[in-house]
Amino acid sequence: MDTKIFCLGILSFGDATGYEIKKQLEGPFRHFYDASFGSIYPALGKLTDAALVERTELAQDKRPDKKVYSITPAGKMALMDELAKPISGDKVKSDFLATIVFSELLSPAAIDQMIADRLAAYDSAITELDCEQTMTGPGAHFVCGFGKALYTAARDYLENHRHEIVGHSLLTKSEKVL
Amino acid sequence: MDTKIFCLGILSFGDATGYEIKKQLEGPFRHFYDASFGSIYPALGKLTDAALVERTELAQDKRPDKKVYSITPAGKMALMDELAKPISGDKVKSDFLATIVFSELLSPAAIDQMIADRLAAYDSAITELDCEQTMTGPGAHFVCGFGKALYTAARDYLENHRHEIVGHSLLTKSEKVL
DNA sequence: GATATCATGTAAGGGGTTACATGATTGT
DNA sequence: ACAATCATGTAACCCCTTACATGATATC
Repeated sequence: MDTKIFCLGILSFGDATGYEIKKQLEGPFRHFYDASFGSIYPALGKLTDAALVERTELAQDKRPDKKVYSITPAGKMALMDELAKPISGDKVKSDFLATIVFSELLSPAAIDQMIADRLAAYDSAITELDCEQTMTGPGAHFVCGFGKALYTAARDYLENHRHEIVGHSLLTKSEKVL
Repeated sequence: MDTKIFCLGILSFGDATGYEIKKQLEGPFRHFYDASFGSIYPALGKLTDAALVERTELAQDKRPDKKVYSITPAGKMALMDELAKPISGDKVKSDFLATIVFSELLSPAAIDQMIADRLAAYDSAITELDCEQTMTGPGAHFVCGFGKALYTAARDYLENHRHEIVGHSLLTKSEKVL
């Protein structure tokens, strides 16, 4: 699922500008999907060319024109077709876990710091996902709960198993590795 | 962390060929990091150019020459520098969660199928991560346990909350959406 | 006879990010 | 004064994936 489809999905909930779509991606959604202006605006352009969305320009006082996008019937069909396809597995890229695999090369202090940072990050993610907010639809509610459950599990695991990675630094055995 | 650093990390455990590095990525690691030959071989080329790894060519009978890479002291330093940097947050791209957000556009049958597929995927991931295998070092052991904990939490959440997303399909209310 | 394993690599193309360019308004 | 919010867009670049190209050996 690329930015085009994601925009189509957001627009299926109601009309929005590119700027507003980006804002939606800054809420809880950003934990499992992200996109920058550099991909959103071109995506909306292509969707317009393909007549999957329609653009209405609203002139504004002392601001650039607002371009409000609406999904077209053809766009809704394209979205439904896409959603019906078999779903590809999640793509995760975790520099944190990679760093842990190679953590023998880190000082115990650096490892402790990394773990502390992570625990704090999990806590703030959990707080952020506590969303009885203006979340669009039951799907969004489920997704927030899902995210919270995962971050909580991650937090717990890290707290209960941190001892496995601290105390294995090769740097404790000899100051100089090289 | 890109493929170059990841290769450097793998090579810090011992010499390996590009082919062997790829194989490591097919085990439990692939749940949080992935790379194809199309990125591994060029990465090894650049690392060699930068003298961060050394290449030894081994002629083989009736097989292409094997190219065994070893990390150099400079490579080890580059790796350590990289690992010491503040770690960027995980990047997750979940088509599954995105689909759930937009699941009102799916038929109840399609939603059920999606959930069943997911539960099966979680189960096989959990089995796969059950690794007292030849995992390199304590870090890898931690990471496997971490992955297992997350997939288990995901599985449990999905099973306990699936009712929240089934039964909201707009398609149950009217056959034709358009 | 087909598929998997071993083993390397390249080229085209895809999809994205970052940084830049512009500019008024509102809040600290 | 300075930063943030609103609002759009482009261009350069990055990194990766997919598919291709090659080819022997072993297994089903």
